[in-house]
Amino acid sequence: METVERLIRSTQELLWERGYVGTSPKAIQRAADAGQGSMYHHFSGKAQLARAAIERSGEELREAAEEQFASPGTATERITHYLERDREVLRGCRIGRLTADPDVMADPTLRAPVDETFRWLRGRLAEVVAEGKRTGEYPATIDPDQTAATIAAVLQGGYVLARAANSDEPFELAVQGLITLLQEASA
Amino acid sequence: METVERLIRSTQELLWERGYVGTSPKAIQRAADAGQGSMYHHFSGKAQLARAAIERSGEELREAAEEQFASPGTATERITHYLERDREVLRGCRIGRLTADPDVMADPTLRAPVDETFRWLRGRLAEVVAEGKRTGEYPATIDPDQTAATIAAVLQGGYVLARAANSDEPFELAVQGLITLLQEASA
DNA sequence: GTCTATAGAGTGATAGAC
DNA sequence: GTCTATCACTCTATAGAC
Repeated sequence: METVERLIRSTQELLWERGYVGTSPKAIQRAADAGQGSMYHHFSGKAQLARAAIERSGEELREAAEEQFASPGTATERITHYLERDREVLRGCRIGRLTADPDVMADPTLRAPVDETFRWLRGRLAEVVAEGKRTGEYPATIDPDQTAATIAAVLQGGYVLARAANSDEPFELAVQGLITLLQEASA
Repeated sequence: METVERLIRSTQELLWERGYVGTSPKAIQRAADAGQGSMYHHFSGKAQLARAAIERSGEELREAAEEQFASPGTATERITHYLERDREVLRGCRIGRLTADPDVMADPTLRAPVDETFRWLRGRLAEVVAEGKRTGEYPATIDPDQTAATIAAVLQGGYVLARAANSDEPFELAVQGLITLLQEASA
């Protein structure tokens, strides 16, 4: 693998695990097996490399999610599929994690890909919910934008509860609780 | 205010804003208007001071939540009250934020108060939901532990979405979406 | 493209005077 | 209890040789 690629992937991993503030250029170089000069030759510094890594992680998140959204089935089935997909729960969300990082939130070029990723996710979920309304799965009282935000929030919050408990259990509980509520709404 | 108290409160603020990794003893001393020697006289170091600050924040969270849970009204009313309480959405949750901090999660004495706080919160919410089942507000299909986790997750995830968007809106959407689902379940 | 040397600032703590 | 001095280390680069 080329150096640039190794640098980006190592940065993705470190941002996931330790966040932006907790990730040093030196740690990235070690993980990517690249020298100091090499890293600064390809990137202007930590921020630009982080930006590339965050954008990459955002793309990967969208691809993985779209796989469930575009699959056949009713709206509830596709949402349930998405919610129940295999996840590394205790590692949390690579993108959501960054919202806790003050330096990421303070830098518009770093926050932008985070913002775009969740905007896309909520929009896509809203489309699926809207389809469910058209097919009569969900009653008129269900608002697609609200429900989409609720679904995305349960996942992000589920990660938080799981990490606090050092167990997948609260995540699974939260997801199943949401699925039940969605079923009750469509019943 | 005494020095110890100023140190704890300043640490609470800094942990909320910058997390554990992003908070230095020096920054705490500056915020608390305390000297180096003073801080190390009262606390063994950053970790012990953080522990005191996290425990304090956990107590405050429980007190604030209990105010809504113990108020009169139906289960749905009390849950709605809790969800719609005034919050500093863009600052996020003081406790939930710490789950993104690898050094907090790795240290059992720092993770413990985070764990306990969310365990209490989910347990208390589950009690309210269980009451709602007894009074016939919720059908038998609703599981208190699952629903409690879902409610806590929507708040924690709502903060994440709000910070990503740099706007309260996604938080409000997620909360209203959950309230609608709870109403549909009880209808 | 990659290497090593250097640098100024900050980190987290200890020591001992007052 | 609080102060200043000091320390070994890390952080995030920059400079210039190869």
